[in-house]
Amino acid sequence: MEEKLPTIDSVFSIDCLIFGFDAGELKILLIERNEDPFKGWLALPGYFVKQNESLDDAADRILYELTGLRDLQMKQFHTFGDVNRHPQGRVITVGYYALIRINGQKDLRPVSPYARKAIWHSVNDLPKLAFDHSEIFNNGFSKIRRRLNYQPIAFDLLPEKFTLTQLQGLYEAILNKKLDKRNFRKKMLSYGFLKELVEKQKGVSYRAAKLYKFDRRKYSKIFQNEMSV
Amino acid sequence: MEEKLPTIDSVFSIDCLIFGFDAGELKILLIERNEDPFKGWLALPGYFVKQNESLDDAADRILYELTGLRDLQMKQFHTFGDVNRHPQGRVITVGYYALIRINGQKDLRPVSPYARKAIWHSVNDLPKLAFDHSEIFNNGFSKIRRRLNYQPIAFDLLPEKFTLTQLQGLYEAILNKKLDKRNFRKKMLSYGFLKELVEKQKGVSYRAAKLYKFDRRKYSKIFQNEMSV
DNA sequence: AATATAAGGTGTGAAAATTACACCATTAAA
DNA sequence: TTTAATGGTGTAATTTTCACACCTTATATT
Repeated sequence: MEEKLPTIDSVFSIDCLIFGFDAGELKILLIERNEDPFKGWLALPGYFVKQNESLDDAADRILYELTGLRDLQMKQFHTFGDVNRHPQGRVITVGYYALIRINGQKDLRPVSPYARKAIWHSVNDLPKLAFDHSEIFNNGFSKIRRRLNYQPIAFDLLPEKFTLTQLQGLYEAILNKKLDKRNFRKKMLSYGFLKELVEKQKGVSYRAAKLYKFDRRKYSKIFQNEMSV
Repeated sequence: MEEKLPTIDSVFSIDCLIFGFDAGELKILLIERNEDPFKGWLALPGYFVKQNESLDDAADRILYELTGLRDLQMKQFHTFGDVNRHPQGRVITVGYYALIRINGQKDLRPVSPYARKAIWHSVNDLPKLAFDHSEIFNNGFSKIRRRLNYQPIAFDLLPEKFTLTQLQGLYEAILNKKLDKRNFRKKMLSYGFLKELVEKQKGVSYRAAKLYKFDRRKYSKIFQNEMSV
């Protein structure tokens, strides 16, 4: 455990909290580290920011290099700066998050050698992560949970066309509690930003449900009005 | 304008957004810079983080050195990392905020020579600030405005004992809109965390108002319950 | 003493939002 | 045809929000 590691001067890094939703479960994107420190451990995708790139650009690049995912429109949620949070020296890290559709992003292929592989892991039985990444996860997850109440972030996790039951299952997974079906539907539809499609669910062995789309244009109108009050 | 300044390697800094409330106006704490770049400009109190101090510790130290204020319990709100935000090199800055009582903190005395003086300035007619500090201000102010709706941050700005009219004036100053007196009082009192005092306002030339205290213990109870749902 | 000034303090009814709650309908598979 | 699984729907009670106006009290002024 007391190996000699090179020390580094003060630098900053990015760590990414990428949420996905699959089979009724909320998942988080992790990498298996391929270099010391914490070689072999699971960690959030994260790495150092380069001298001449903005934080936002760095977040995109780093996530791509470690997982193969691109263009996610991540947002910052907190910056972690304890003196000893990194064993090699002073590293301040900025936490970024995004919520995405897992399907269609199936091929997780680290481009850089720093990650051996990238995997989706349920948020419910996370092992201890490298560095202070468990703490970073908890901090980000609780912020997203709160944000769910006033921003339509859930739709980013679902396929473009989804049923109300899927949407409800997602809310329940994030909030970790049961919701009432009738009240949930009434409320969601009352917002007016869901577009009901003619199309129905296929391939299920029970009555097929209506499909809906999130209508970003309608949402913007509603949201803008709210903002200007 | 094209003076030669020393360049610096990548470092991080803290900038502080300190709000106060006085004479019915919301104010922000600014310093007049005493060194290049932006010598003579108004700026948020901010400086570089040392190698061996946490971000939170750095925020406390820096604010003290530049303004003489201490022990404010600031909280982080955003990190700014554009490549060219600082003319001397790559500087990532973490924004911290606090809301405080102006009275009793009257003596603003910069300890470090980097600030010529520190002043309270109304948030309403801010001049252009040094660096990207205007942007940092806007970002932080809008977050605090939103936070006002679900956290009792306003009480930190008032004297320990205050009247409901003062409290309402503060909400109106932060939200920048008029509120209905009866509804405001009803709602505030319904929360149950205001303690009505026997004492009344003094030295006013009209009917003296009842004084209230914010009861942090009662608030914690209520807040904890909400959290655990 | 009377009056003016300035803010303190209070209640009600309408509308909207939230909550609790149970059963029949539809589809595909067995 | 039966079973299993989910889809889909309404109402009444409660709580919250919102709009709205007048009398009271303390001091300063004449």
